[in-house]
This record gives sequence, structure tokens and C-alpha cells, in this order.
Amino acid sequence: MMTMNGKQHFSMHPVLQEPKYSGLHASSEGMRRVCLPAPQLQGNIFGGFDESLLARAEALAAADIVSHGKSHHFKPDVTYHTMSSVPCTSNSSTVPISHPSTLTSHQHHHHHHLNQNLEGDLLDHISSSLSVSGMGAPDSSMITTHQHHLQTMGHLHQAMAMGHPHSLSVHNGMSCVNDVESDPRELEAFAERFKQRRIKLGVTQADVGSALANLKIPGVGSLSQSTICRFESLTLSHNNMIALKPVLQAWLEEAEAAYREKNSKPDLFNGNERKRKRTSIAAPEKRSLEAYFAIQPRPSSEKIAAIAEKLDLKKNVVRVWFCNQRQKQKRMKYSAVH
DNA sequence: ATGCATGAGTG
DNA sequence: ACTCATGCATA
Repeated sequence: MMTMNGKQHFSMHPVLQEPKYSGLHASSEGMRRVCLPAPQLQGNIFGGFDESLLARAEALAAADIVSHGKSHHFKPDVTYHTMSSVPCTSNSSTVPISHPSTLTSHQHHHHHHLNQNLEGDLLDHISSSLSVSGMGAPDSSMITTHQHHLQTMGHLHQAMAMGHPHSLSVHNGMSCVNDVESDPRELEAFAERFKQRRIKLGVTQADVGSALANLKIPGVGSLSQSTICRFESLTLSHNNMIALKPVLQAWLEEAEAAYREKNSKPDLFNGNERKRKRTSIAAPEKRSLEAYFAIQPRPSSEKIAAIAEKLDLKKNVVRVWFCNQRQKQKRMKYSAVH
């Protein structure tokens, strides 16, 4: 009674009107700003000579392509969506791009100039195979409930904001005032525990996500498999982790209680609409983007446009890529903050 | 498990 | 136009 997916709304988000989490959101952001070393005011530093920097990044990227390209595999792949003229090489990379702020040294110069014969080589190496490793996960039941996260967060943020009395701690230098410290230790432990028990209950991440709505916790709706997965793997922002913990904990408790009394109540919904296609940035382009990012994680609109043009990608795709990249840096797991 | 995307909230 | 939380689609 699961294994059914399909839903989607995406092109039509009804106006979500609800108390939201404005104030809380704002405050959390505020705290973050207080705690973080003002990351956004270095843009002008490069303002003057970004030209050369970009060129350099490009050179680096090119070198990278050369050095890696030959020994690596390139899977030709489809480029869907709005993508227009991207080489058919798909990302065969699962590069854990998590070299946080310590980038500084991506300047290794691969003395590989040339390019012409290179092209041929690359093309040669473009072996096919659209490895459709799509294994049918035993789960995949997700419901669509747009309008939940906001409420959810409202509640969650509140919980977080007032949470534990034992907060506060001075990390290396920056004293985050009343940072609601649910110490990362606790969180990690909980995430692990959660996963274990969840599995023991024979429930999938997707199930948990949708079951959340059944908890009827004010302001808490369902969540996707993605989010549950990220929670378990600690790949969410610290705040997000803290916000989600209480809810998942509540679910876990109830689920185990229900389990004891031999009762399961999986719920599923259905719906069917148009699928959306995911843009796929080819490996070469991705390397270039990474090179740029190492130099300037926050390119101006103009630079983004320039980069987009050089890589032959849509500006918006590039912009979103940078946004997502920045977000990655802030994720929990191995990020700083702790 | 993760890449690219959306949208609310914010400035 | 950015940050953040989140999600669909996909590997």
C-alpha cells in the first residue's frame, strides 16, 4: 500500500495563506548573521579584476577537463528542460562538492594547455550508456501538500527559538548569543536513533513524511522523502535540523506506540499531473562553475550572466546553481558552526 | 541519496 | 535578487 507516487502541483501553488513563520524565520536569520562572519561583503574585492579571475577560473576549469576528462568517463546524457545547447555529456559526477570556505587552494595549475585535439579525445571518450539504474525503491509514496511547510516551520521555529534552556556556548571566537544549542551531538545521535527505529518499524522515509500530517500537530504537515532523508543524513542546515527534530520525535513515539498495539495506519493519496524535467548540467560545465565558485561564491548578476554565456547555460540555471552551492556550504554534517 | 528548482520572506 | 526550507525527478 505504498509504492505509488505521482502527484505534483508545481505549476500552481495556491496562495498559501497562513501564519507562516515570519517572525521566527527572521529571528533565526538574524541569529545566523550574528554568528556568521559577515560573508557578504567581499564582492567588491574582486570587483575590479574579476575579469582575469574569471578567465583564470576558466583556465582552471579547462585544465581540469583535460586532466580529468581523459581518465574519466563521460556519459552522454539527455539534457532536458530549458537547456538548449549543452554538450551531451551529463554529470557523471557525484562529486561531494564540499570544500567549504577553505577553498583558497584550488589553484593548482595543470599545465595542460592545448584544447584542440582534446576535443576529439573527449568526444572519443564519450562512451554511451544511460545507466538507468533506476531501481524501484520499495517506497515512493509521497503526497502533495503544498502549504504545509510554512506552517510547519512556524511551529518548528518557535519550538526551536524557545527550546532548550541550556543553550549558549562560545564557539571558537564568535559568541553566538542565545544560540539555541541543541548540541550537534544530541542531534546527530537522534538522527541516527531515528533512522534505526524507523527502519525497525519497517517504515520508509516517504512514509514518515506523509505520516507526519497524521500527527495533526498544529502547523505541521507532511514532508517529502527528501527531507526525511536529509534529516537522517544530517544534510540540512543546523536550524532546520533543530526545527524538525521535535516533530520527527513525536512521530517516532507515536509510531512505536501504534506498532506495539499492532496498529498501522499508512495513508496515501494520489494525484496525477505533469512531470517536470530536471536540468542536468554537464560535467565540464560543472567543473567550470566550481572553479568560479571557489574564487567568487557570490558573483554579481553581471558575472553570472557572463558565466552563463561562456558555459552556454541559462543565466537562471547558473544563478540557481550558485544559490544551491552556497546552501550546501551551510549544511550541517561537516560544515563548521560546530 | 542528491541535483536543480520553487516560493515565501526579506531588504 | 538573496536566503532558507523543501520538493520533484533522477541516479
